[in-house]
Amino acid sequence: MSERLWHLRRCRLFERLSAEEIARLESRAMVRTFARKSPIFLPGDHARDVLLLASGRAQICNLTEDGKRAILGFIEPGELFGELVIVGATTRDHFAEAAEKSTILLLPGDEILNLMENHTEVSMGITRLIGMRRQRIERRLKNLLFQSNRQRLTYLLLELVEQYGQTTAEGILIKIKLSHQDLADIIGATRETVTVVLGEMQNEGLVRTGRRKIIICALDRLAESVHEPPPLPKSTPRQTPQRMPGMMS
Amino acid sequence: MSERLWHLRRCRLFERLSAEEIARLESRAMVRTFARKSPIFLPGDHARDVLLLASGRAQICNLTEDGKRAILGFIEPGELFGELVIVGATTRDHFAEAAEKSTILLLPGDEILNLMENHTEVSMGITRLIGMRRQRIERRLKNLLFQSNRQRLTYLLLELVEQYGQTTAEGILIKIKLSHQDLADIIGATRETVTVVLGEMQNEGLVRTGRRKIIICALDRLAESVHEPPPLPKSTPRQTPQRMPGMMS
DNA sequence: CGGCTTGTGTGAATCTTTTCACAGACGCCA
DNA sequence: TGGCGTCTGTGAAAAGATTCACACAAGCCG
Repeated sequence: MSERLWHLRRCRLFERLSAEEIARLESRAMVRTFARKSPIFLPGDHARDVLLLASGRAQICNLTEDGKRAILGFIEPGELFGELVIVGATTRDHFAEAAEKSTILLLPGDEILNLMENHTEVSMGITRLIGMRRQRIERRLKNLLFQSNRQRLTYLLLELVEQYGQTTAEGILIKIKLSHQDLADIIGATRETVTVVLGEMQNEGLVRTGRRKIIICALDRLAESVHEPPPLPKSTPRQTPQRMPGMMS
Repeated sequence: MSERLWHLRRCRLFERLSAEEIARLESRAMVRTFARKSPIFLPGDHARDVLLLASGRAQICNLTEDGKRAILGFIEPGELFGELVIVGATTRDHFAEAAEKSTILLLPGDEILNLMENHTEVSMGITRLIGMRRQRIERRLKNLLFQSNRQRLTYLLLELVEQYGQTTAEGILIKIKLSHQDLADIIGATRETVTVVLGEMQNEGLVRTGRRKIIICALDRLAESVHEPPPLPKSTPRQTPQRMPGMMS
């Protein structure tokens, strides 16, 4: 079985396609691999394909005129991105880069559109994807407006717990390596500020940090400090009752 | 003809429904009117309906714990909002309020879902709606991260020109009444800061301002100052040719 | 018309954040 | 194992925003 087909089959969105439909999609798909830190697409690029991350990790960023980088989100294996071509975006808004060595499937947008016309569940899946990401980005926006850097960082940590948190003996480990610079790029602050705020939090016993490592020791107190109910680590129990083995480990 | 039906017919999204489909939708729709400044829904409310603004204007806001208000966007007549129930949101994230006396149609989410299953164009229309709003919010996020208040305000003005700009003898008039406080609530700044920045811009001949009125005098220079190409005023040509008399003198 | 509410203009004091300039520490890999 | 690039920690000075406290102007409505 071709590599392309294998990756397509792993994507829940396409699981109910007929054999010939998936064959057709496969025949029009392309696989590409990207080294760590290499660009996947650039703002202004002509956009025709929807991308499916097969392995690795990708980041969606924005580059400001003066060379700063704002991280808008991460893409994990099995996730689609660049999906806004479906709603008519003909050019990329963002900068996508491989955070690690990644392999990616390029799926022609028109093909996806076809599938959407014939398969309600594909259509709804895509819509839901776009909608969920919108919710996430709206939440982020609200957590940045009017908030101090300390608060922003707190919200970010809570969000990371939800997405990447893993409960361990020492507390909740955030299973994604992020430097202070990365954190700063997400909340729109400077690296130094992140360093001192994390330091404060550490002194207060809220977190423990190491080189590109964060452990939340007191989730409840952290959440309280911004009047939020503490998120469930490793939550977002995907609404599907049965779980695909091996997806999103 | 019932008021409900009349409003539904005006909405492009539904124009290709059959007579009985639209009758059915109508029979399950409700009309409500809201006074200026009254809440349409609150964060945490149980969400079941998609809303269609028939007339007036609505704002989507976020209230912070300490009582501040962040404006996420405006809804104009003919636009749907609260549409995220379609992707499974069972509770409202935001606070929606009538910026002016408004009348609104409540459309049950399950009904819309039904239509989406049977009508590709409804499905795609909704998806596109959600996607366009996501693009807008992402653009906003990037224009806020790392930017000074002056830059944020500049981006906001450019955005307003695009959405509400009308070319006049004196320059480009922004056809929506916003106080300095409103502007501040959009960019996440204080009222005073907005006042002084607008004052500076006025001194530099970029804009002229009056009470809840803004005219852009030098769009090109304004756009240059943040390295953006100037937007076309009065773009997104509203598909409704007829306008209610007496609105927004 | 007079009184009231809402919106705008301004300045001084204060707080937060950035900027800049280093120092040391950790890890990877040759 | 040593070396070097990436990360993290820190402090002083400067820039940028907020806060607070008013003054005044413009519309609205009785």
